[in-house]
Amino acid sequence: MAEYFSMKKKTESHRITLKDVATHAGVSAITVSRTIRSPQLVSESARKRVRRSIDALGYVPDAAASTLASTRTDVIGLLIPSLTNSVFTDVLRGLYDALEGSRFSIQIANYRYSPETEEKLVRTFLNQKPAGMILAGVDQTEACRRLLQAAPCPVVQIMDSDGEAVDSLIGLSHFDAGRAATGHLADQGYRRIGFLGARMDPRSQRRFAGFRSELEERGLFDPDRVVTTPKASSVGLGGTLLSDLFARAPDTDAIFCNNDDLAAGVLFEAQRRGIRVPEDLGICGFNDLEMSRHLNPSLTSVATPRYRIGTETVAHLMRALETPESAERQDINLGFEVIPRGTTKRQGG
Amino acid sequence: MAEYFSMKKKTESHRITLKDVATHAGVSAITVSRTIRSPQLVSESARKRVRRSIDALGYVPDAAASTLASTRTDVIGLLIPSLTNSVFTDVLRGLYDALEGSRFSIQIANYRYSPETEEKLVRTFLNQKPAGMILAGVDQTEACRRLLQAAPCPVVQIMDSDGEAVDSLIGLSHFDAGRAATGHLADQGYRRIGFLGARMDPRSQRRFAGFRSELEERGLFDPDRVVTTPKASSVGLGGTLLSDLFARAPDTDAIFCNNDDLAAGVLFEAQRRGIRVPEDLGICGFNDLEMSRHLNPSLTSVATPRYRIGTETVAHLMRALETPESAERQDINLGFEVIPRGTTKRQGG
DNA sequence: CTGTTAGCGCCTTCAA
DNA sequence: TTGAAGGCGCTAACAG
Repeated sequence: MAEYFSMKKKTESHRITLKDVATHAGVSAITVSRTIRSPQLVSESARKRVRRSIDALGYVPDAAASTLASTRTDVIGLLIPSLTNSVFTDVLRGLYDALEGSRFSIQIANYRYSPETEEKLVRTFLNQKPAGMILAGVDQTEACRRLLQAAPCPVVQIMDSDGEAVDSLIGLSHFDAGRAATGHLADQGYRRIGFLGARMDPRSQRRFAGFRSELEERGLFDPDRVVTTPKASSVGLGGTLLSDLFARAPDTDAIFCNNDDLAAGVLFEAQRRGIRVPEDLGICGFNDLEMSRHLNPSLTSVATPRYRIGTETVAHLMRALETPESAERQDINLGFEVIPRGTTKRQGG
Repeated sequence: MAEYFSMKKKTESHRITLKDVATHAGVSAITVSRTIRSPQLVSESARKRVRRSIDALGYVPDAAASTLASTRTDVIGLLIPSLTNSVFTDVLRGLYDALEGSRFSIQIANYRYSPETEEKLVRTFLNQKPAGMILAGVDQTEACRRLLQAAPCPVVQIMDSDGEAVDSLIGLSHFDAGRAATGHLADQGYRRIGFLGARMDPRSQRRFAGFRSELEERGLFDPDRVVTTPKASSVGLGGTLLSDLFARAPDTDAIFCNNDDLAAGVLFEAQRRGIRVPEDLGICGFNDLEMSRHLNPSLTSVATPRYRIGTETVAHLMRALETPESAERQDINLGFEVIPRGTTKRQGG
């Protein structure tokens, strides 16, 4: 790489180290280190001089050296199954917003819905001595769970609140959310309710389980009205799945969609077919994306606290990291809310 | 943090190091290091034995130690102005997909459209000795550009192809794209063409400049038909901006929207107002999101190579990193494509 | 409150 | 092709 460097101006002759600052401030290196890491252990006057020297010299600590010496990083590992899924980008925003200004940074790895890849990535991460780990859901492999169990750092599993966590769990009950959405459709008077699902990751499956459970209880469940695919969700796919569903069960009068993309696609396809929504077909999505309330008619959906999952996760990690004594396992259920809108007809309107 | 650790099973007693592997394989530590970093320098037999030992012991290199010793990381710094903007999430996917399986990882920082924050983050990153840096656009502060100029690693500026890069540039001409979209609207017969813009970051501004330039050339530019806001883009905002525009220039017959979210909002609001699209109002979006082709009518948009920007950026970095001699400045213009669809009327259709 | 001493695990340099 | 010596910059552990 030397050649590469030589192609650019090479400015730095000597990296400024702790020792440089120490000399400049007339103290020892460790005092400088302390005024950075634990200022309360350093006298007011020393602190001031050191701070001045740090500014004067433009000192910036070397993370690698610090990590090597302390067996600790400021990196939080984040394992997500997909970058495509907008659900995770909202969580990401929450995480980054909440981390803003702190010394921690996030390192993302994408395991593409493969538990084996996830396990491998956990191994890799743990070898970097992360400050914390964040994983999606509770459906890791057994080996993976054991690794995390033994990890010398807080571990948060997010998105779900059903299931058993390794350490802490922050999310919502997708089963309950599926029940609630389905119950809302039934309460609106729909009787031949279908389910459209793409990808069908563990959370989607729990939503479906909720759907099924609710309808079975009401004596309305009909497996012919369930269409799912392993393909990634998209608006276009919503239209396709609707066609599939109608081919099998043309009298379906309402649909619970796995997410809002699918639901929007269903709405658009229904419009094209001249099917009246919500009169002939009720639609309920999931996640309540920003777009959904602006569709015509506006889309009934289930609002999920994606952004808050991010911020709460950081808050929890911070607590665990700063005051270890409070670091207990925690299950935080952030809930959800069914938002009735135009795509589900109201009784007695 | 000791307390925290004690709450969990503490398994590892001794971290497996190069030396352990060396002993196991009957060679010296450096030989192990070499079979990992530059296997071609190690004899076949030694290599084999070392590899076996690595597997047997489950050795994983310590990144911090490696970085400290070599003054080099496997971390690529990525600075983006926003995590909300779906444009960047597509680029992200491209980056992560292309990086899959390589030793490099990405560290994201969000500067929230603040050049000062960006400069600070560049400083921080450069102190971590990144393997490479990726920034959005060419509108950094002067100080920031100087820092990057002197950086001992390849620097790629992405998204844009207008403007002067510090090192390499991978993107498209937003000015040309703005012109092309506007030209398309004019070619369809629209004459009172407006512009709706949210956020108005540098790239949006260049698209607007293209819009203006095209219309001025055709003698059609009317500043009253331009409505912009610093607010973040959203579907809902599209509707609001349309209302603002019609309040000022009710006879507007076509709109170039800064992006597809806005354009979708415009379409939905037009539907609510009973405005016929494309007969009374032509709409052209930007970015060609997946949803756009499924709207009714489908949305004319400008397809941008977001995913490819990600993959090409990685390809370029790899080249620069693996074969330094090829590490030349490069400007890669990935182009764009206007996709005419239902929201812009066709002549003689 | 401050300093000294010893590494952390790896890679660079030089020698064989 | 392989090895030995030394140090990257910082912090833990202990002393004072």
